[in-house]
Order: sequence, then structure tokens, then C-alpha cells
Amino acid sequence: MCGQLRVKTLFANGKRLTAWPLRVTYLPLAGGETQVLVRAPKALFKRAVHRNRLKRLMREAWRLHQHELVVPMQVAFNYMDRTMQSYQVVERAIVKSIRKLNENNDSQSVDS
RNA sequence: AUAGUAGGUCGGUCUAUCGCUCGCUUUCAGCGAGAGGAAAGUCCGGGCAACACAGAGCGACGCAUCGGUUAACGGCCGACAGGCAGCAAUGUUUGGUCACUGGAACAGCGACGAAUGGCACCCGCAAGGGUGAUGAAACGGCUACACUGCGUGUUGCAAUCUCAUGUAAACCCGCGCUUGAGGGUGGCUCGCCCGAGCGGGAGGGUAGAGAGCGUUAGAAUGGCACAGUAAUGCGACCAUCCAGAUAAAUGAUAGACACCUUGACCACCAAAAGUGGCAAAAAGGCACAGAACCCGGCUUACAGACCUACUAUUUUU
Repeated sequence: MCGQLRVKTLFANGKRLTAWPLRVTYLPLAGGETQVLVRAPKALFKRAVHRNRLKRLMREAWRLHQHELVVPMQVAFNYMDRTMQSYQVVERAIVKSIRKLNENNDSQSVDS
């Protein structure tokens, strides 16, 4: 996912959920392809190496589990812990957040 | 053997599965390439680009023993002198001129040997004088400025160029159109040049792509000679063409090996401590750190391993 405008609208209008150590901001799409964004803030990690590492872990976990997401949406994974976590922890968080995204979407469709 | 000094090298390897970026090809696939010694800090110096040409004077800034080295440097190499630290190997620090002008400091004297002050003794009513011993501290300067010599045009790849998209060539105010606003030249002046628009307000629009951009043939990289004490040169010989992302590729998982720490146990010893040997199982660890136009330096960070030279002490021959 890229483009200043799209990112801005996602963070302005998107909903949030938490799956430690990630905070997920998402916005369901009517159609099209799912767009993803990963973030490791400079405020939390001073060194570029650490930020790169975390973004790679998040991307890798997403790559292996992206097919589990049912409905297309815009998703932003935001790393928010101050310590470096292992791949296992990140993977668990990604899986959990995908499950939550699916649940939320189901309940929404039921309501409407 | 122990302790230390200086310089240098390396800084994980392999396999399987699933991926990422770039290139090529016979393109639903295959093959090849894919982070560092500091890629970092952005502190110096260049290349490169733009400013029409890149001139002169003044100023400003930087550097300052001597020689060498280089594309260049405030870097590097070698040498000299003084201070400081160390038993030593060595490390560290300082190094133009003060003749003239100004400032601070400064009585005068002084290796032909030390003024003054303090001390002791003697003379004198006193002021003071004489003799003697002890003896901290000193080199011919310091700082700023000035002078002398050398160097520097400015801005930086968000430079710069091209294409595409879109709007308002509209509105208001001020100045100007050769008797010339404004600009190039951002420290100033002169000189040179461009010149019909320029500055401000409110408002409207765009913010995508490509080149620059990858050691596509050079200050190129890696060997090997040669010259030199060395930095470095020579390119004489051989080999090679080597990351190129842009919400920013170079990764994830599993296993094996290597390395480091702890270490059952064994030997010496009466025992403990200590020293030496072996190093299974197990546990833990495996640094600093991620290219962004490209090079040469400097500085800082760094687990651990290895190599070379030298110094001191002890023992043995």
C-alpha cells in the first residue's frame, strides 16, 4: 500500500484492534485487492537495523498467512512494543489479528 | 612463562523448504547477481552538476617546524626540537614572525651564577650597613591582534535535465519599460553581462514517471612482481566488469558444524587452594551495525578469533 492520501484516510477513518505487540488499523474495502502496510516507528527503535528486522518479520508472517483473510481491506500493522520480539511472537500476533479481522467483518455483515 | 607496546587480518560456514530486488534468456519457467569494516557520524578533501564567462581589488575564513606523498586535503608517511607519562618497547602534546604597532604582564639583576624577601651573626641610639649559609623559581617569553606564506567563487543529486497531469494568460496594491525596475555575483566595491517585467496580497491547481544512477573501462577492483625506510608510485604481468532499492530488496523457518563461557572427571598435592590434562551430556552466548550520486581520508561503535614485530621481569640451556 502506498500513497499519502490513502494512508491518511486509512488512519483517519479506519478501526483499530490490538494483538500484542501489534496495533492494527483497518478499513474494509468494497472490492479490489487487499493492501498492507507495516510500520516500526523510529521513536521506539533508533537503529535502522532493528526497524528493518521488525518490518521483515511482519512481512514474512503476513506472507505466510495472508490467504486466511476473507474480505479485501486496507490493513496497517503497527509495531508498538519497545523490545525486539522473536518471529514466533510476531507470527502469533499476525494470525490472531487476521482472525479478529474476519470475526469483526462477519458480525458487521450480520448486523447489516 | 607472565605482563605489556605497536601494527595488521578476519569478523561465522553448510544443507533443505518457502520468499524478496535487479539483470538475462528460448518468459505461466529457468539461470546469474545481491550490504559494511565501519554501509554510521556527515567532520575535511575531490569527482560530477548548475549558476552566461568565472575577472580584479578589499575583506572574511582555513592552515602554519622540515621534507615527501596525492586528483585533492586540515589526511597519510618520514625526520627534527621542547614538555609530560612509562623501568622499557612506546604513547601523548606543542612548534611561521614578533623587527615595527597595540595589549596584558613586568623594578632592576642573573650560568663571569641569582636581585628582592626570609634566616643566622657582627656593627650602629636609630635609619641602615656588612658577612655567611640555605635556596623555591628562570631561560631570552605569553596571548590576542597584526604581519608573512599558501589555499578557498557559491550552492549541492531534494544539484540538474526531460516527459506527463492540472489551473486563472483572471482579480487587487506598489515599482518599472532604455533618463531602465529587477536580476546574474548572497560579504562589499569595480568591471562584465542579462533585461521587460518585478515585488506583495487573496485565491486556484499539480505533487506522477524517466534520466542523473552505478566501479557498463576507470583517481576501477583483486592478485603478483619492481622502485621506495614508508605513505605511495608504476600500470610492467595476470584475472575481472562486481548491489542498485524508493512505504525503500538482500529475508523466514528447521537442522548440522565451528567458536566462546560454565563444566562432571583425572593427575600433581596430606588436604584445601592452585596448576595441568580431557572436553561427553547439558545450559547459555555468538558483537557493532543496514547501502541511497560516487570516490579518498578522519572520527566514533564493535562479542570473539588469529598473525607479525618489539619491550620488561623470571626460569632453563
